[in-house]
Amino acid sequence: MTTPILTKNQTLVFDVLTKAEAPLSAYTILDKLRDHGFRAPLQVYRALDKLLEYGVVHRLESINSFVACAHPDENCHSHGLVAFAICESCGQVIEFHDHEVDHRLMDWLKSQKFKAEKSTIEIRGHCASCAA
Amino acid sequence: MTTPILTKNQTLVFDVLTKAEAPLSAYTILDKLRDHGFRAPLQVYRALDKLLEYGVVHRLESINSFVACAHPDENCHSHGLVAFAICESCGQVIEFHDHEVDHRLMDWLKSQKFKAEKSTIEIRGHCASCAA
DNA sequence: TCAATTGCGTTATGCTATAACGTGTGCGAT
DNA sequence: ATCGCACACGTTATAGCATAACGCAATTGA
Ligand SMILES: [Zn+2]
Ligand SMILES: [Zn+2]
Ligand SMILES: [Zn+2]
Ligand SMILES: [Zn+2]
Repeated sequence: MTTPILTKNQTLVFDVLTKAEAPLSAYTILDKLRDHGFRAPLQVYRALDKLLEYGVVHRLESINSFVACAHPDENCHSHGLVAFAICESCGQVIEFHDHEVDHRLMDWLKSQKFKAEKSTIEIRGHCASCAA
Repeated sequence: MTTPILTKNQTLVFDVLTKAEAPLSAYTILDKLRDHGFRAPLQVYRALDKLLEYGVVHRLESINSFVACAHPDENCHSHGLVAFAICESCGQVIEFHDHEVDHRLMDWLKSQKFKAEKSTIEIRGHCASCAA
């Protein structure tokens, strides 16, 4: 899927996420955009829904936050799982893909006749800089 | 770690989860326990915190719900990741462990000098019975 | 021009989780 | 024995995350 032109609100939200150095919650995004006319959570959530649909933003389920995709060009997401390492100290997120993990998980799911649709792989811990 | 004797509230919450056929949210558990004297969310959350600590209950981050451990005897959780396949139609959860996935992920994290502490692997989709 | 679609703004509401306070009980150390 | 401590518990209030429902405006395409 090729990403359509973003609307004004989508662009604002996407820019905030792109400039952020850590994942942001929807309400944090809202606060950062009040000067640009944002008044209500729905304005953020509606933009996020589209950005998620286009695959340019990821949702981190374990911390209720959102992050810009680190690999927007490789359209890796269409044929593989995405995994995240999240530093609980500095917030930094490393996004990565591993086909071997994919295949292993998919094989297992197939053996259970389970039809996978969405996946969440998130590891929380401490990054190299923050580890004691 | 061996599981201590459960307190009254912990037992009530654990029993509800054990009898449930699908993951339950904390507030759903609260409703099911009102007849037993539960009045406030904290009573549920405090019991859940302990049950999670003892490893007899798992939290499903992607659906904000809790489920009893499917393998309470094999103390597999101490040395390996846990993964879940969650049916979005009937709610059934399949809990599984795969050392190859573990090792692959851990190797990658190690190569990044990332110190893993907690992991979330959840696949949503449709189980064999519910797939069209 | 008309209908359908999509984005947008607003208000209200619902769901999820924790803070902060106080009570009571069991149990080991003095 | 009683003091101190840890822990479970109960309650009220609050914080944080997400969506329902309404109406309007701009766009598109027949
Ligand atoms: Zn990505
Ligand atoms: Zn860090
Ligand atoms: Zn388990
Ligand atoms: Zn099912």
